[in-house]
Amino acid sequence: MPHADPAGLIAARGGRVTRTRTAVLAVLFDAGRPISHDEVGEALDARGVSHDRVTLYRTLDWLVGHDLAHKVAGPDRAWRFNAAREGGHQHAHFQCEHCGKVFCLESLQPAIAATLPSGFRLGRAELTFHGLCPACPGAAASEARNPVAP
Amino acid sequence: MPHADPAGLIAARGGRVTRTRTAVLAVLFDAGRPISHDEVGEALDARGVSHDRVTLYRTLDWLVGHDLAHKVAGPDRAWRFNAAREGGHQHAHFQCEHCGKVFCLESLQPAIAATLPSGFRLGRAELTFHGLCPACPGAAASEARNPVAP
DNA sequence: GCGTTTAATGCAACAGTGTAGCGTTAGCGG
DNA sequence: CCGCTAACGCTACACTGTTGCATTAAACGC
Repeated sequence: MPHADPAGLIAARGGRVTRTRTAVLAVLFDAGRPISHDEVGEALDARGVSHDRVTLYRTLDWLVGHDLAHKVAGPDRAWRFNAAREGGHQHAHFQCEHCGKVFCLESLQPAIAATLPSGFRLGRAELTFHGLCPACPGAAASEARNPVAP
Repeated sequence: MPHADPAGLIAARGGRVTRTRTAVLAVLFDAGRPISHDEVGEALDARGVSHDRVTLYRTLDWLVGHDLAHKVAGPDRAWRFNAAREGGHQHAHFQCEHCGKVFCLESLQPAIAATLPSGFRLGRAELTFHGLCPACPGAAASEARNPVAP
């Protein structure tokens, strides 16, 4: 089975199985990476599913609130959403500085041997890499400025 | 010497030394942590420095463009700015989920033994922790949900 | 299948963050 | 002091995300 069925997951959370919800969740599953509200809208258009901007926000929030999706801050001031995976959200992200897309790096299990200063209580760690994705041009100019970090 | 002098740094970059620029840079130095555009504005008010909203954006962008400040995405969809330190930006951040403040964890030198998939070209890595800062109440509820990440 | 309940939708209007255009001001060099 | 132009500050705008409310339709009982 490629992906869990959206309708079943939604029903299992006690929510009504609506056209928008199932379509949005299916879009998130298919995307496989965090996508913006706008990209979800385009994908819905492509599938011929009508959608209101506000309803889309509410649908995405509902999915997040019911642990079916995650919400991550993007490079521009827009949220990105991706389908939740069982076993938490333990992977790093890669943000392309050229096209703005965000990729999940599932394979990456960085050894973060970090000890927080006293007083800070850790909820969750987020590791994000910035650079250029395989699909984007070399753009030596923007690359030369920051040789490499840690 | 507590902090480098803003006017000198600005002049060294070939920029005009104006009231707003020096004041903004001084504010960033004093803050010691990434602060929002709005917080900068309040600090300017407190110092009796008049400021226009747009000018503030442009000033901050100028500072970022001339390596005098860094720009990091905040939990809400607003940028945070902090004064640049020599030797790059090699530290992690901590975002409080309660008060929204962002702290720099200078002492933290996480061992990120990460190997990116082929095709991805790394520019810079960003490690952010989310949780509760020392100043915020325990709020056991919001803490219990996510035991700990990586 | 039909009606009832109410969650979910869709519309309109709004709030906050960030940007573009442009005339005016003031920093710097002569 | 004068001129040039970077920087300012004002207006207007674009985009992301939110709130309120009337309408629609999913689930449930009959």
